[in-house]
Amino acid sequence: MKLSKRGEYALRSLINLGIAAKVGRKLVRVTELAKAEDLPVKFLEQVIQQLREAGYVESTRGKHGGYRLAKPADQIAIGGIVRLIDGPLAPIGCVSQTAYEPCNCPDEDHCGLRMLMLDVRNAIAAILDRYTLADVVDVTTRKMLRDGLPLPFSTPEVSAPVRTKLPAPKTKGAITSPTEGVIHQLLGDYAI
Amino acid sequence: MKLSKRGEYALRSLINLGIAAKVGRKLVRVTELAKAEDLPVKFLEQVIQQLREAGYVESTRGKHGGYRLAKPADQIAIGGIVRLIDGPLAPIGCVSQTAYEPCNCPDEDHCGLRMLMLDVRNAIAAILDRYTLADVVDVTTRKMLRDGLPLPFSTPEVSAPVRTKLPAPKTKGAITSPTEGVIHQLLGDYAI
DNA sequence: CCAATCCCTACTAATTTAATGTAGTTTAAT
DNA sequence: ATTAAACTACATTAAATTAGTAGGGATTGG
Repeated sequence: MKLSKRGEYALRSLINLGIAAKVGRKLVRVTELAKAEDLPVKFLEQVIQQLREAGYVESTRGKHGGYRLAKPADQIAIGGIVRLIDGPLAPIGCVSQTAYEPCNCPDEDHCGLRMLMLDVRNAIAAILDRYTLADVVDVTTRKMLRDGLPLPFSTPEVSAPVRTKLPAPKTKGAITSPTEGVIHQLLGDYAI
Repeated sequence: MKLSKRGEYALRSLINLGIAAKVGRKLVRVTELAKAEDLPVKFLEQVIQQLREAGYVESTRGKHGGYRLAKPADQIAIGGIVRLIDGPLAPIGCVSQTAYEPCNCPDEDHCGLRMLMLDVRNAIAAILDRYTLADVVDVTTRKMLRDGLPLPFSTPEVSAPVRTKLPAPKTKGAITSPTEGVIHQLLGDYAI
């Protein structure tokens, strides 16, 4: 049930790029992304390259180059990222919705393991396919601002500490109930 | 987010041992377990050995020996089996309840990835720690009986086709809501 | 030009996975 | 007691995956 380091690094970097976008930062260098989370630079380059090929990020080359999100963070579902890097969410191929593979059990329709793992798969997908990068970025920045911490990737020479706007309740249409998790609660609780 | 073959084989075998117990079968040989799901015998032996060391199954050695569950199926939580074979349920060490490990992120309290993965971890655990082997066995045998299929590991020479009793609604106390999954629905629906 | 930066390919060391192989030990049945 | 079926233990291995490292090449700004 594990997320690989590649997957972890990809998500951390995209979250940071999301924060950067929110803060008005145009481009972020790989070395900055690596430093922010203490990741091996050359390895991270590969991961981000993969994200670029998949259309999650765009790059500007040459001096003063760097990366940015290729689309708005609220159009990037977490599930897609995880699937790209780590493969299907399903614990077992015969319950995958995006990469089904038959298992070697004699009768899938009467396989208890399959039914159980289908539940697990759906529980995971209910979270990762519902939440977007914007949700995770929101929760992160909100918590940091509450605790008086500076947001990373701010460009102090460009503008004031950037009061990220925290606008009208962005409850994009009453979430149906992602099992009432931490993220869900924090997104709902504007007094945090 | 994957279940290893070891884990899969362990679960398949335990489910089969649960069916065997229900059907009145005293012992099941490894070769039978392997044949039932078409698994490599010698590899399965190792897996079952691990289950024995952990107290999930007991063995009788020698001629006419074999394996049986070491305790009632309703006292075996699926989560424990998965943890034994495949390690923590959590996708990332810093959200594991049973095997916490700090991650290398600069500040766990403000880590969006961590909050997200905590939700995922809890969603998985809500299923795997709530359901027992008995639940999975129940669902499996019920479906098979409904479709007129014979239960495996019946001992035809001992008794009649064994009408497994399907007793009083075994709703061991109104399940709180494991996300309304397949298993949950099938356990609730006695007309299946 | 030159330095910073992204881009690309290859390589590798360690670990995990999924077995297979060989050689026992134990026990029930004859 | 013998024997055969079954479990037990330990060693080995081949392939895949993981988590990097290394070394440039291409592109752009100054």
